[in-house]
Amino acid sequence: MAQQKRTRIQEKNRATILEAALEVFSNQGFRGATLDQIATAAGMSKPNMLYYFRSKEAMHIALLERLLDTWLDPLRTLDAAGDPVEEILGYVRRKLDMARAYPRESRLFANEIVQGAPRILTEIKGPLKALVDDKAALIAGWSAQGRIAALDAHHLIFSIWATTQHYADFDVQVRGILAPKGDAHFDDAAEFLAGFYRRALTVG
Amino acid sequence: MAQQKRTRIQEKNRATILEAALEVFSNQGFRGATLDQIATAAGMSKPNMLYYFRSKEAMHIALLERLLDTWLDPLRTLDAAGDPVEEILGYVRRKLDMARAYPRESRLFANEIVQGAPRILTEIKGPLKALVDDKAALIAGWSAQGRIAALDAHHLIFSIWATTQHYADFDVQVRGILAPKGDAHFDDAAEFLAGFYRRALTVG
Amino acid sequence: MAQQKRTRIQEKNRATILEAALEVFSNQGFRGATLDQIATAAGMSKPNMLYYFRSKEAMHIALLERLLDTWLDPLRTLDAAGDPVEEILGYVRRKLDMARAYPRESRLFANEIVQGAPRILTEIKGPLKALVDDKAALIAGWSAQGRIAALDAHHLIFSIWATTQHYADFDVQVRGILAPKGDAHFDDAAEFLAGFYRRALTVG
Amino acid sequence: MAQQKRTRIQEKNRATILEAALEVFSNQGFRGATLDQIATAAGMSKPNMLYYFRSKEAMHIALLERLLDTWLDPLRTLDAAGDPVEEILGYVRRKLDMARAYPRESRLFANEIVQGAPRILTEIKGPLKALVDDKAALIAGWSAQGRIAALDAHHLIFSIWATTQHYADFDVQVRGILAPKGDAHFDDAAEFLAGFYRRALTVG
DNA sequence: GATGAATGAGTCTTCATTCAT
DNA sequence: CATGAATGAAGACTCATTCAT
Repeated sequence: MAQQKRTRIQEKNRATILEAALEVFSNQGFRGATLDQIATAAGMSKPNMLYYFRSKEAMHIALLERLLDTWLDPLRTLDAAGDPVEEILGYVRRKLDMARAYPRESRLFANEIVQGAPRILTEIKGPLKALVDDKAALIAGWSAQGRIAALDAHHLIFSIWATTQHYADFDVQVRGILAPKGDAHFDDAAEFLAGFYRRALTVG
Repeated sequence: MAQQKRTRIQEKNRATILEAALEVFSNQGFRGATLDQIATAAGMSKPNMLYYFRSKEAMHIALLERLLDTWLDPLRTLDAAGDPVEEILGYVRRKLDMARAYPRESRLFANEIVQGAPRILTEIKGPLKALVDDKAALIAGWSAQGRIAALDAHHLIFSIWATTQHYADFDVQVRGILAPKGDAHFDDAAEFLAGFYRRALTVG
Repeated sequence: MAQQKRTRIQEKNRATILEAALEVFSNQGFRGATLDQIATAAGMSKPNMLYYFRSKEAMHIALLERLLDTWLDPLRTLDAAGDPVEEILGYVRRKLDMARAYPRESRLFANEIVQGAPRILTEIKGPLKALVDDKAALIAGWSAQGRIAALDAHHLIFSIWATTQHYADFDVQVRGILAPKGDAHFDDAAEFLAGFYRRALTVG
Repeated sequence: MAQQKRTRIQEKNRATILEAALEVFSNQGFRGATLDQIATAAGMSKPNMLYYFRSKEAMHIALLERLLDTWLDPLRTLDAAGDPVEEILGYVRRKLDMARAYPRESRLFANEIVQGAPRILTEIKGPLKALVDDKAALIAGWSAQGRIAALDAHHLIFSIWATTQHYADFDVQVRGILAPKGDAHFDDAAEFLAGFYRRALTVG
């Protein structure tokens, strides 16, 4: 992976393009997005954009690579030394915060997975699975020790992903139903999830 | 909107087309799908297909309309007269069964919502919201009566949608992480969700 | 090689396109030719043209396949039972006649070979080599029997190809040098080559 | 055309570029070649390359001009004072030697002529024709004097060009047919052509 | 009802060339 | 001299839709 040296202009332009691409890809999906839209959003000519990324797909891949790196950070910080319930609740909160702060990234990811993950299946089956298996083992240990309720650790993680990312991925639906409330629903969601997971995890 | 009478052959062909369109749209998204793919999947010529549906969008809309009708059935059956916890657990189960039986429908819906629901926002803000508000009121009542834990009914419903549809929408990710298990993960999920929601709902 | 059945219109349009493509490819080479030029020459819209041939390359390949089939006919008719010198002179004449009648085909072929034959190297190393080896063996036999001069049969065949196709491939040069003569130079060439090969072949 | 004085570094860079351009043009043709390929081959940036040659076409023209100058040298040395047959055989050999030593130049020329010689038609009709006419007159004189066989001198020259350049221009075809022989075929060709032309020229 | 044929409007990508430093 | 950055113009190919039968 010999990374070429890049000038400051290059770094800036690449960042501008990725920002624009994220905006468009996350809303339209890969096929729905056009280079014209991205170029306009980036304030750049199409050929110049392709000077920085050789193809539409190259942009998409760059986005996904950058994403996976940071997307899993909340899970990585799950600490074996902490209190089990608080650790998991903390993970839920961090994950929800990310959904709130980076909804476009979440939708980019969702778009990709829903359509079969053609570009990141390898990453999923490799590093992602490894990390999940690792943390699931930790949670399963807590469960076996009776420090949290008896449950399937993998499916617990899935549930956390599902319930938190839902607020980013299905945003329009959530807003449509909760209207005319504003962004406050994220705080309500945080409160709901906190109580919800606390009860579900705590040993009766 | 004068609904034309349709012959049996017409009904059959429309059904064949919608089946093919569902297959393609759910995998590729609206923009990613091509009429060629759908026509091939339907074993029909493109112009003939367009004789039954005037445009690509008409197919999509037909699919979404049909979908919303049935997609909410599990929620409708939530019974005010039943036992609150069992009613909600039953809803979770029925929703998961639907995700298992109709993953393409779920993904079609997910694709549409993730991309801003351009074609069904009206439905969401109208009939869907009405039904959800209605059932949320029922659940909120149970909660206020202390028959289930204190929680936000709307967000409870969101969580049920999220955790169950996740197994359809994020199927490849779930399989990638749980590999090499087969379809058994749906049973595991059912068990997990049952215990999970029971604990989360039951009043301490 | 399941050949699809084609309607009369298809056959006609395919022929029209190939005729136009031959004209353009033989003059500009593969890379130099544009679909616009070919479409214009064929009196057809570009997309409609691509309805008949999926790509620019498909046209080129179709031309080359058709070409190789007929291009070697003159060599095939070399008859073991005939008089050696007359047989070879007959071959020279037929080859020159082809260069005169089908200069575009000759140039198409020349363009391809000069640029490394990326699309027909397989054909050259296979069927073409087989035929040449076969006929070279026949000629070598005549040579060994003293019925024609002692010479290398393969190189004799090369010389015949070179001297005859030269009048098609290097046409502009030939005309530029012989100007202001008209097409008469083909007759002069025929006479020259006849005498030339007769002397070169006849056993002193 | 005021010829600018050039520094040593300029001369060297121009030479490097032309060498790279020759490599690329001779393999891909003018349209098929890209400045990127040439710049890469020359180990130089594209704009810097264009500093030395204002355009792609300028490189091509420079190559062709340089080429024509040397390409005809073998013909120029045809000596009226020598023995006719030996003079012509010597010319054949020198021409074949050039095809062997400079195949890229030969293919560059072939590419240009096959495609109608748009850039050097003038040269062909001018200096080239003049030289050929001159030498053809010499050969015609020998022929008229009975010192070589009766033949058309212009077409004799064409035949020599054709048979010798064939080994450069149609190299892949020759190798494909003679495989798996190596470069030895050039020696075989030399021997064949020597015997061939000697018999064809010698007066019975 | 059904289909072969046709096309206008894109859509990604390439490329020779110019600009700015 | 040298190069990173930028682009207008073109080019191959796609696709939803329409036409004609």
